[in-house]
Amino acid sequence: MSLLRSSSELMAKHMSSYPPKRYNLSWNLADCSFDDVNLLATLTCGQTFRWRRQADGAWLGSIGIQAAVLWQPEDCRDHFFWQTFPVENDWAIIRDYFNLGINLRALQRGWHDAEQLTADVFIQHVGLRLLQQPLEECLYSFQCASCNTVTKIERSVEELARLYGSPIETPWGRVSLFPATSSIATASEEVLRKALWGYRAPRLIALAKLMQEKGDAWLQGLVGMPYADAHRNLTDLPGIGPKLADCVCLFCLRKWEAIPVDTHVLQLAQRLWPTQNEYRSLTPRVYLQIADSYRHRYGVYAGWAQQILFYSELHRTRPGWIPCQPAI
DNA sequence: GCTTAACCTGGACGC
DNA sequence: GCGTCCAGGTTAAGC
Repeated sequence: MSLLRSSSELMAKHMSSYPPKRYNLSWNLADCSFDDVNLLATLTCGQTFRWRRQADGAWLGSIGIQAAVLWQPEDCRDHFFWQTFPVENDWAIIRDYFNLGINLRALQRGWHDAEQLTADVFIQHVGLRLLQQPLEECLYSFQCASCNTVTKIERSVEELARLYGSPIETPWGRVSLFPATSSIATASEEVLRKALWGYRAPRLIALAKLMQEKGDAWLQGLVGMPYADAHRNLTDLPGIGPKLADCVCLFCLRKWEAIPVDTHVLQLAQRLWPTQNEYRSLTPRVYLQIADSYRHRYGVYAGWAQQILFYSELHRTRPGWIPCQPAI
């Protein structure tokens, strides 16, 4: 259970680690004493691409039609500070975005008991939470992930927002909201190709045009569907395969059993559980077997566990890797 | 049902 | 400085 607090008493409690001052900005405090939140791990684990850490440690980004700034003291996992723009103090958007109703500590105790091999990973990356992202942003952003690197995905998505998104002013500077479907549908393929989207540019525009035809209700309808139905509807879209469909299911549709199987997740499963077959390539059958191996071990919230393991694997295979470079 | 090639491009790496 | 390889996938053709 996480609580919104803004009382002077709580502020005073945390004065030793008070966030940076900016003009007349008034911070709010999210006190999560009963659970864990790790902003660094949560915002850089590969589930979202547009949060940037500023020189003073504040995270600047957007959630839907709001810009937001977040700040958390070093090595602190029980509270963070936040503010939203242009509508200030929008607690609901922060609470929902971080899924603060999910008791992560309880989940981690369950995973610890279920699979001793990975118990240390969950302790090491405590507080990595899955986000509930806006549907359109998640759907279009992950179209860029095909045969790409995390660094380039971040730059590509940022360019898309800068070119076609609405700007919001904050004390840290301008933040571009993620573009609406209508803006992407009418975007220039040539411009997008130069904005690092390459051969993915026509796919992105085609998908946006199709989503315009289907209407907002179609996408929102996925929220109420069971995981299998939502996944099947998504893979029927052009340019959306099983992996991207699972990303959308997990990162914005709250289908916690979804397991996006990529090369890292495949290698991790083969290393952790060597009894698994030595797969040569990620065929649909192998994809399902690997995903089921995670679901079998970690249960209905397997997607949360998988993302923490994925984050750990990124750090293991890329020592010194620093995602989300600070803005200059 | 599996394998393979094509699709872009920037960064890492070896020389 | 230059060449080569690789990266969070999807799709279609060939077997």
